[in-house]
Amino acid sequence: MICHLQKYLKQARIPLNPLTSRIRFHSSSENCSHIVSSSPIESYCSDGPRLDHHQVLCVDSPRLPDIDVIISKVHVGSSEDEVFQSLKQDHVCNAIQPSRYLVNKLIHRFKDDWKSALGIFRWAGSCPGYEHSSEIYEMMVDILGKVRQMDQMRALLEEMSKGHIVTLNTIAKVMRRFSGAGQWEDAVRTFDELGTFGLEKNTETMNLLLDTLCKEGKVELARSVFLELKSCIPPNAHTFNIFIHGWCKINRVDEAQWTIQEMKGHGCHPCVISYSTIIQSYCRQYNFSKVYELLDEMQAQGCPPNVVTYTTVMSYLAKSGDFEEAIRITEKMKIVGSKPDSRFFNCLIYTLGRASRVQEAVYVYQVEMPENGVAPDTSTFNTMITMFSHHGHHEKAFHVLEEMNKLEHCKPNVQTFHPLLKSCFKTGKTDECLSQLLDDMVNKHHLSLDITTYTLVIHGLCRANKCEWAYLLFKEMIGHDITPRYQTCRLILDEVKQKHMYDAAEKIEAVMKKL
DNA sequence: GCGCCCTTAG
Repeated sequence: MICHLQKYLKQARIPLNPLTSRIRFHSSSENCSHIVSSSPIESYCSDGPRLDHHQVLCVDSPRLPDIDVIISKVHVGSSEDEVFQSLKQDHVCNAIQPSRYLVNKLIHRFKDDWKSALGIFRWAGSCPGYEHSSEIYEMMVDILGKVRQMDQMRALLEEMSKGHIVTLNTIAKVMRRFSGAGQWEDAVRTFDELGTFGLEKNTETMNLLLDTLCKEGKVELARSVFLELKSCIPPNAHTFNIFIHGWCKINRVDEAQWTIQEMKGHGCHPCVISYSTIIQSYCRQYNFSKVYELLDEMQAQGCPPNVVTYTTVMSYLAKSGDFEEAIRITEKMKIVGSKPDSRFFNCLIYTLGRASRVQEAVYVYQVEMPENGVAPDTSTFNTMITMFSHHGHHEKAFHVLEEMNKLEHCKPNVQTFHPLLKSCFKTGKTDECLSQLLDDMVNKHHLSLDITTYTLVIHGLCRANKCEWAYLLFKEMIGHDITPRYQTCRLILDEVKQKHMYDAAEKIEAVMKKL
């Protein structure tokens, strides 16, 4: 295996992405799924040898890309300073001159592991001849904000301010993260301090602040901020649409309707976005008579619905179970001459599938989409796969996956595989077919198995009387710090007891105690 | 149901 690897390196001059990422995944909190038990046997011997590869790669391979050299020095669970020190004190890393491209890729790679990201960020920042761009600072600000490291985030903003590289985008990220963390005063303060960052308090930045507050449901706070600002900063249609969305989000459609009047009072015209937002709100209440009323009003106001409006209505009609009415939306669309897009088609395919009109769904996919110049996306394929699986056309579902694999731009995600995994269990193909799918997920598409996938597969295997394999996956799941559901533990516990696997039973019970 | 992406809407 090792020899083969070196040969590969020398001959192909191709970075060892699949392998190195697997190695990385082994110790990463972000994605640790390389030892997925495609088969029980494989799982037993998955650890030791790979670490040897690791060493071989780092020591013997001069062509190992810089990014992988650095990744190999970053150990999960270390503090940002430990990461920083391990990079700083490593002579191989120190020979690397970081570029913004490299740092960008690294930070992106560790976007779910803020300590590693920050350690790398600090290391790169300390390298002579290198300076972080605003964009990289902003990524780091976002990463820190996401994990609520608000003081660290604030410190970065301060650094940026000193370097005069704060942009509107930085402010947007900082305000959104403050709002998201419930620190609304800090979001407002960031706006107040715009001048110190060399930026202006104007309609655009005010809208940004109002939007961050409204998106977090703090519409009333946004209102009071607005009332204070509006004498100096003129609102635009945008401003009111933000409020309409805010009110709708917290289910206060009356206030949203009232905002329409208010915007007219300010000489701003309600637009298709204003109405579509309110329509969605009525959709959520399944109040379709109001929806139709508003659709008519839009026409009357010279503001006809567009593809977004229609897709919204269609999707909620389908959700309400009224598939026929949902499909009829297509005709309304055709009459108005609104141009369909991929999200519209995905919704239509889904609806036709739910209405058991599979042939028509296939027709939309095969004929109407190409005719309208709309390319399928991951969601289209996922919808087709779900539909075929649901209607028992399992081989067709797998065929769609193959079609998808041929396309470069359209990669499968975890959702793509769920119906296919279910198909395996339904058709009893719980051997090669299932292991192949899991192997493809992890090793071909570098997807990490999430709680849903583990649950689905473990339950399926238990029902298929394959609890040894299920138990391997169960252990793997625990190893990846994914907490199993109570039901999953219960099910697998009963199964292993029946098979007299008392060791396993004990371990499962230990896990359950911690739930 | 939740988190992700993005953030004037699906």
